[in-house]
Amino acid sequence: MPSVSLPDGSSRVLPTGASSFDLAEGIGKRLAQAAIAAVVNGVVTDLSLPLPEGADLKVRLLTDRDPESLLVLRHSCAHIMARAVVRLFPGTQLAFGPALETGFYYDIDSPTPLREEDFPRIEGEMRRIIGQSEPFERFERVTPEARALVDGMGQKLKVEHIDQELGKQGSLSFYRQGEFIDLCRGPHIPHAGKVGAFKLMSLAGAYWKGDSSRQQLQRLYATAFFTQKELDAHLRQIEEAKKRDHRLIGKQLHLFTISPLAGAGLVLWMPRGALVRGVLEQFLRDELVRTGYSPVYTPHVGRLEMYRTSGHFPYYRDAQFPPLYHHPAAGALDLCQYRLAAGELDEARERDMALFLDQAKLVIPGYAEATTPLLRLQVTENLVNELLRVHGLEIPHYAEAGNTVVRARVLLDWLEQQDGYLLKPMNCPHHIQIYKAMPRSYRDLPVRLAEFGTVYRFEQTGELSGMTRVRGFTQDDGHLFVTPEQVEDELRANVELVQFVLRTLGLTDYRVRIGLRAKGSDKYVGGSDDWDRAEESLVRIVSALGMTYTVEEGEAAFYGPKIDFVVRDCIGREWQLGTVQLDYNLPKRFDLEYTGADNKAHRPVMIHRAPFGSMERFMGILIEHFAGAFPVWLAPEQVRVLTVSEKFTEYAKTVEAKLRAAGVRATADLGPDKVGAKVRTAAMEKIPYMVVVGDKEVQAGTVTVRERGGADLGNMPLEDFLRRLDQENRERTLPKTAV
RNA sequence: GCUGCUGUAGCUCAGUGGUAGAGCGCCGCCUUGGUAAGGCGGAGGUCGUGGGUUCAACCCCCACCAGCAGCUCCA
Repeated sequence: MPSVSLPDGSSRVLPTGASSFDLAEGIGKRLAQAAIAAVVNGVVTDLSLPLPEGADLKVRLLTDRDPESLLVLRHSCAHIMARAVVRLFPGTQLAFGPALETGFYYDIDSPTPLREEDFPRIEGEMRRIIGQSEPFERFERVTPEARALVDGMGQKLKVEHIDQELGKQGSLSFYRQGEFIDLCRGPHIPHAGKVGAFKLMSLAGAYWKGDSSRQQLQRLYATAFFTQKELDAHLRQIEEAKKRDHRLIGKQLHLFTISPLAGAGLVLWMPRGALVRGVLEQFLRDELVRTGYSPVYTPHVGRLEMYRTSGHFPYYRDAQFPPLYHHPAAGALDLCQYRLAAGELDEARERDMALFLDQAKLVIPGYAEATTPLLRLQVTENLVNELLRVHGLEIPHYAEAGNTVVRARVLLDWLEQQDGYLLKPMNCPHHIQIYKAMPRSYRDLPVRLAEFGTVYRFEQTGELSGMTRVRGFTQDDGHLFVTPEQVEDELRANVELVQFVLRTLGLTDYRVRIGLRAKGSDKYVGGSDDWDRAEESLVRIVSALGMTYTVEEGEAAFYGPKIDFVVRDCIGREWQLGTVQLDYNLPKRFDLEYTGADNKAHRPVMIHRAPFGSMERFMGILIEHFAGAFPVWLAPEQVRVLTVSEKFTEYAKTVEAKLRAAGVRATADLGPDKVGAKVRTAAMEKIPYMVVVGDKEVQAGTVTVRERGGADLGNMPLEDFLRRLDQENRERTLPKTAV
């Protein structure tokens, strides 16, 4: 007989086999009707599930007011949607249909692909299903029977899933709703009638099991709530968020533009955006000088040789702009060399290679038809020979090379002599050269080099998005060269710097992610003692600073553990901004040294850090955060002077000149419009302050100040207003409410 | 890169197999008006690019480019 204790402290004993629903009914009819699911010993379960035998079960009944219920509802609604789709599109294969924070989706594979035009029909069918309020009935089958059941239903993806992953379990659960049966762990709402409101949102592609080499399915996104009112509020919120989208505001306020002619993913900062960025950069530069950084400058390109040494080339080459060579054949030979050096590949790696070669536009005659790994190497070598012949090139020792490995080596030797360049993918190798430019003693450490360094990465076309995902961006990059003993202090200082930056800008909705190495993986460089110590310090620092953080194994960079600041944007997406990373790899690769107190050579440790991350991405997030209404210290235009009529033009010009002389970014609107229109224009441009001048002001030699948002600060001498501006500037006052 | 959708004036968008429209913005004139739109007039478009079908294409078909939603990726 289950004995149950409830959240209010009371307890009850129920007959054997009683369910949470029985428990609810025992408490009250209304509760039983309102109940959605139950939390039994911390696990959300169906109301209808019999409570386990045992003493002191902790049970909490969930109603539509509990956040957990919404997930249950959405998961059930995913079933309802799948049922509707299967009815309308017979033969549809079902994959996964989980609940999300904002809704749910179901991945399907339909013989006739769905289109958005089909949404009304699907929604109509769903409404019919919900109207019938049929219960969700759970049942279990031992695995072989379960497999036979889904096989019999023709659900091939589910069969595959059982064979590959679920098969280990002894039995599997199903939910039946009328004619519709779906393999599912549950839990579910008691019956379909609980779905108060839903809406199909969008259609997208998604790979089966998230693997880009597998088939692509259709993903139907939708959302569901207990009431229409909540759904309406949700949709309204989406509309509001769209208005804050930095791509929209960036265009409206002339902050930045992206021109297809200049290049996709390459941000062009317009004067107003550039001004904001300049202020941000100065803000950080001041901070860096205060904390002992040395600003440096390095170029936008570097020799391939340097990136071969650092390992960035060719390791990340599918995400890089192509290398620059003088010799016309070098680009093609470089790709062939890359292919030859990779050797004989298994199927999965060969798929990646084929994709890469395709993207790099290298056509190797016969490659696609080659059936064995060896043949692929042979046709590649044929192409090399052809290239050498056409270009009349003789590479020393290539002809004599006895096998592919040697040929690849010889080709590489030649390529290394070709003086190729790469658009800078990272700033660190350049900074390392600065470190190496002179001998360093332990007394010089930490050496802290900082630069707003622009880097280029060839992101996939589908990834490009506004300022947040681009192909050229400027990192507020810094590299610290420290002794092992200094690591912890420097890490702490930099974590505090990121905190300071985010706090100053009012970005408080973020989490800290500590990325540690995956246990038992061999992809990491550096001694495990170093790693242990580094990982411990990261956790210690972060927890000592009282930040909310998550520790994620396997999220470390291959060269060291890291701390990322992940900020949430206005529509709930998360973006990695600031980062602090430890690196044992590059000091080794570049053979960095300093002379210790013992007069012996020691290897420094490197810390990479970027408080903003990328200026482009940070700006994008900031635009959304402030909805374009920047605080006074950042606003591209701080004050707009408005004349009541053109009679006051002269006075307005004097006011404007005085503001500018005081360092205020001000302009005057001297046009023929009425004040109302001028106010509206300035308001839409989100300018923090407007000052109105007319007869009254001219007489008294004052200005009348209006704050963004509409507050009237009244008439005052210009000096008073300047004092107010100066204070806001110095204190970096944030807007009271983000407009 | 993949799936689906989109591309018409500076911006937001309407439109039809028969030579292109609105609002806002811009320019000019009138008005000189006190806190979110005064009035009138005007200029402005190779309908994303390149092919094809057709007597005729902004519209139909194909390719490419770019954008949007999502997937995969992100040193």
